[in-house]
Amino acid sequence: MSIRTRFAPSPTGYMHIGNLRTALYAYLVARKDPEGVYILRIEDTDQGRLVEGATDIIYDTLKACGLRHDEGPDVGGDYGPYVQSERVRDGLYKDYAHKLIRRGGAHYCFCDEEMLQERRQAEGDSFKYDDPCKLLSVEECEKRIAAGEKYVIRQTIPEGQTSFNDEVFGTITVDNETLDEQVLLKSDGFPTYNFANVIDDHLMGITDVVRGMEYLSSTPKYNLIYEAFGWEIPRYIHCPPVMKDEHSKLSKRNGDASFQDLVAKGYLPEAILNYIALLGWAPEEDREIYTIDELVQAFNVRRIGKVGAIFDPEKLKWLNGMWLRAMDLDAYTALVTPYIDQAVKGDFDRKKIAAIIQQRANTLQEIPDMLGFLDHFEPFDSELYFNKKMKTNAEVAKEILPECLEVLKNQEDWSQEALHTVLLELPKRLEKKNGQVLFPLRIAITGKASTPGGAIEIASILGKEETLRRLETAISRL
RNA sequence: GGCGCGUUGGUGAAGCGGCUUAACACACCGCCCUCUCAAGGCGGCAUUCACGGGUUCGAAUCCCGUACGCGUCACCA
Repeated sequence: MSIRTRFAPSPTGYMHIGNLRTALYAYLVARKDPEGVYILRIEDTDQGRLVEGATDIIYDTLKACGLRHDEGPDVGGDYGPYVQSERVRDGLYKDYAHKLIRRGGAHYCFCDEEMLQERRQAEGDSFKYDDPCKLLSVEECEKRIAAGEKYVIRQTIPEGQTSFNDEVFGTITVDNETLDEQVLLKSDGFPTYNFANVIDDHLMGITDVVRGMEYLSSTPKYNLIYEAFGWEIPRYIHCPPVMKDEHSKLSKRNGDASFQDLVAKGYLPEAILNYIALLGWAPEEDREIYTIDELVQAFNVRRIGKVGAIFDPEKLKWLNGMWLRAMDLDAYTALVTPYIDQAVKGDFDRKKIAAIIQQRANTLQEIPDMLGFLDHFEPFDSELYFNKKMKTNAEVAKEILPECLEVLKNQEDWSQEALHTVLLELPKRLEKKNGQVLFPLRIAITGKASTPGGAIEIASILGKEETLRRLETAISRL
């Protein structure tokens, strides 16, 4: 039987990093099987928490990440509908809840919600509801329902122990006494998450349930439902959370970056995905850079850790830089041109600019700050010419710069290669070190202590006219 | 509080009883390369695996306890 996994988010806002990682792992598990199927299901049974546009964010994010789903609300499939609220409308959960009652896995409950709240409050953390309604006969319950009484359907927990295997955590056993007789069908006729999730996973043929480890404690209850229906229990892969620090996980409430925030800050989706894959999972080989297809090959649920991993923005930055640097120059140029344009209005060759920043920028956002000197050439302190290692200072500059000007004036070919040739002859002729010529020249035409790229690269970008203008200006100020 | 799960450097982590005087990567610190800044190269950075017992000729690796952390105990998902 081929593997079927699902990503089942609630459309409640932004796509969070932890969520996205769960989506990724579920995708990888499915794709590992050539016949595997990856499903998107929207869990919107909590009508109160729905957020406008949230579903689109989910689609957009999955698309941007290359996590293509085979079945889902937007692409269809044989197991639809893929939106829970539509399934509610079909009466599906209600039918199954009643079926479960007949199979002894659930019972009607007429207890007052407020009374329960009060008791919970009064008895504190140790409160566990022993529902008297489960003693009621089905006939009596149906009579009361027919008379218009409000009811919910609660799970009936049998005596004994429940044990299950998790691919990450191993075998887990609990006493059924510790399990709560949770509500399955609310009085408004909607299923609770716990119920809808189980029904849908089964009906959609999910073989491998990939989800956060916050569900680990409720899994025995889910399994009891599977068993009551006589259904096959899926394989479980519970993933530890992605943490902000050692105490709390990444969340919007903490103001932590969402996927779209990171993209806006200039991170590549590929790099983000690559990074989060490594949070809580370690490949067998000693390697860090993976495309999504390579992750599919390398992935193995047995190497998922049991401990929450702290999200390290620094390492993401580094990884993003690696991805950026590995890009083809034309593609990179197309990608960064909008960022270059933010800082540079002048008519300089974008591709040449892209080439010098590609080796230096780790995020796209930092690009504009690196390029201010291209449009702006301001008077600067001649102290800038001083560099101990280069053995240069204003005096050296005074001697060297006119020589540079002379050479450059007569230079027609302004390509980097040509400039390189001609400018490296100069120190040889003057019996200087390369740095004693090129360092002052770079300072003279940029006015900055540090720049992305050296004198030759920058002169080539500035062009002959602008380079000579700046050089003459700099000489006159010495 | 009950139950469940976990604990290897600042961070991600490898490790599955001897090959470990604990890989690798980020960060950090040096040096090299170099026209600055990056990138790249080289080297340094846990005598120690939360703590305490035990098992064993031998333990980060197995067992028990303690501490700490996280999760869960909703008509939320």
